[in-house]
Amino acid sequence: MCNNLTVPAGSIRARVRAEMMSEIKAVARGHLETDGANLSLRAVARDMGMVSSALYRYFASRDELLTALILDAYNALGATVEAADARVTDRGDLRGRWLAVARAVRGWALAHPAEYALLFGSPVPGYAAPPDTIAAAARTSLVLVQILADGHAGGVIEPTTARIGGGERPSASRSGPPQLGTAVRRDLAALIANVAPGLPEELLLLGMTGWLQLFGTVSFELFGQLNNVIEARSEFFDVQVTLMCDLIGI
Amino acid sequence: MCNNLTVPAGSIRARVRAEMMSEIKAVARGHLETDGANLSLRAVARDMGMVSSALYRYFASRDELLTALILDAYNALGATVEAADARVTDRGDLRGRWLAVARAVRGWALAHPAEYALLFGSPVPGYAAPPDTIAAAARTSLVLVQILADGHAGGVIEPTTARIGGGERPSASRSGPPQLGTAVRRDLAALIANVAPGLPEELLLLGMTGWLQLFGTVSFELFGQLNNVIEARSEFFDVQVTLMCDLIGI
DNA sequence: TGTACATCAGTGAACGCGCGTTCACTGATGTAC
DNA sequence: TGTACATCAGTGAACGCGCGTTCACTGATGTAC
Repeated sequence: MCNNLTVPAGSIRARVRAEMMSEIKAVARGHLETDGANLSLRAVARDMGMVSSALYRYFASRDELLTALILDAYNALGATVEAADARVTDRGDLRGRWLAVARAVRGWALAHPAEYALLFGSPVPGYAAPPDTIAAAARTSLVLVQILADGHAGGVIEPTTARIGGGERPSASRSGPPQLGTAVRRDLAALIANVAPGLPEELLLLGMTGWLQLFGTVSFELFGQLNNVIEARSEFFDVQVTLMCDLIGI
Repeated sequence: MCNNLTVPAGSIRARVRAEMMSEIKAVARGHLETDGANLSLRAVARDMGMVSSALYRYFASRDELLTALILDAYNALGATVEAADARVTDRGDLRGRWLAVARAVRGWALAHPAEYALLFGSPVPGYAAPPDTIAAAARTSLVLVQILADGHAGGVIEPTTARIGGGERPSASRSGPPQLGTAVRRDLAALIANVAPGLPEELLLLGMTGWLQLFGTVSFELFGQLNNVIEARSEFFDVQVTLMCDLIGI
């Protein structure tokens, strides 16, 4: 870590230093768009009119710069999503909030495709994200969970096992509500305890379905899986998200 | 294209040539696991005990080799999925078939993570997949659609707009069933015509939800988004897929 | 307030390595008469 | 069946370029007395 050598916090040098790091990251973000995760330190240095070794004053290695970019990206997405949710004044309008959040995710992804790919695309070979990123990565998911938690607290949504796996239709392998194994129940219990105490297991599972579908849709659009399949991307996205709200029951 | 110079088909030379191309691709697949999409022709050549320029007898460029790998991967996944579906003897067991297909997708992805990332991960910078890959890419989706089409033909599933967007719960922004825009309806109509004539629009949309959730789940697992969230991956996957079957109504 | 000193930012050269692609070439293998 | 010829597979050198990282260094900026 080169972030703070022995520069006194708040000093002029510290401010200049912070601005430099921001500029380096901004230039690096630009290169992400063209080069993907094969970020070249030398190219960044060239664009800044510096010699490549000068970057080592600010980042100890290429991986450290990558980590900073990932952290920033998670936080940028998280902040965008949080703001979109907060902008819905009727807090009881769960569907409106879910839709706003989903659109915010897609909007940010379309505006920053390379950063989205860095977060949600193929892992960078030989790179392992440090644990620092966990909290930042969770921000978006937390907003989604909070919508469900608010609905549950307000008594608006109450998924019953009857609603899921109900037996109105014949199906050979159907045998009542899904049986949850103990291992996955432990995972869910830990999540609930950390994130939304009191949230019913079934509701969390349903929310995760929406979470998986949301990012699955955005990733498929950005990564080209919708080519030659769906052209009306915005409309399709809204339809899918709305449909998911129906399925969740909000 | 170097695939067929003027070598007579069926000749010994042609057979040796085909085996060589297979071996090159096999070695390249091995390198994908470590290097990701930054596939190095020279490294492949080294592993084969050849000089790098010799590879140009078989593939005109690095991109052409990548394309061959992508095509093979789509077909391998497609064949795996088709076989898994075919193995379900009770063709009316839609849920069993969907589950088998979903598990086949996940199983193949876990067994070939780098190839999965090549297909469904971040786009390779500067590489555009040629139209040859479209048909191969569609194989897996076709199997999923066929399950729904079979269910529809048998009268087992009939999604009504009443089931989706039903008004049993109060929600401020709910206003009846989702209104489909004309653009997305054109996309859906084209898909239905090409793939499953007679399939209701709503059912296709619901199937696509399952398709997006399925690949969203597999991608999140493989790309590390489930780290520190869900440890019981297999159980969680089955629960999610089963839940989706409930939501689709199979 | 002025001076001596420590700390910083940035330079330039170098190390050691990688890559895709082209090109003239040598033998070996197959084909046609 | 044997020979002349065309076609192939693979070689080795080269072109021109890229990369991350280290290291001794020069000035400039800030700090402490």
